[in-house]
Amino acid sequence: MSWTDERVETLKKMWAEGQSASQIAKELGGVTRNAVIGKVHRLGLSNRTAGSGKTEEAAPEKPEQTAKPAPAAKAEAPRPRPEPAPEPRPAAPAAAAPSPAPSPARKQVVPAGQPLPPQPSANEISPEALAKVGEVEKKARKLTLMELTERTCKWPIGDPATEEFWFCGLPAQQGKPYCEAHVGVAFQPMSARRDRRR
DNA sequence: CCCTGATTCGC
DNA sequence: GCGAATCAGG
Repeated sequence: MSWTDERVETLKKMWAEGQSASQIAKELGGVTRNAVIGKVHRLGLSNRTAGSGKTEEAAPEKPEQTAKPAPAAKAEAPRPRPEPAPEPRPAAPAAAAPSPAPSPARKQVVPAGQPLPPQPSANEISPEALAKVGEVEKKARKLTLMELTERTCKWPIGDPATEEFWFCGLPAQQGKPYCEAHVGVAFQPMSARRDRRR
């Protein structure tokens, strides 16, 4: 892969948006985050005011403007960085937070039993897989939404409306959002579903 | 351990 | 110019 104008543009755009080098690399494909960072530097658009940088000198920026009163500044973008650029998408089957309940007399904290994500009720899933899940969920790391990463299982466990809710959090399978056990019940090959009535 | 960006340096 | 290896911080 090479840095075509298009790819460079995507790079610039994403970098400006505060995306991390690794995210940009994944988006572009065919390059590593190192490549992205290297390019970013070569392009001269380095420092952003975000995330985890490293040794950050308190901006030793102090160009002596002795001989240059700086003419009328033009369209040169001063590299605005107001927002910390929040995560584009936490990527998680997060249970939508119910509204603050308008009615005070609402006893029912949960709108109506329904959000309960996947939880394929012992249905068309292979018994073995279900058994596995049952065991695994006892070992769940019980992560909160914010603690999830791309390598943690995002399978929701429990009722989102109660404190009894967390995410599996075990090591997720490469490229999958869930751990092995949950992948087992989440991704049923259509072929397997077919004549599962066996 | 996971992640982040920064730098170096052979190609 | 490129980017893997390495470094350094969170």
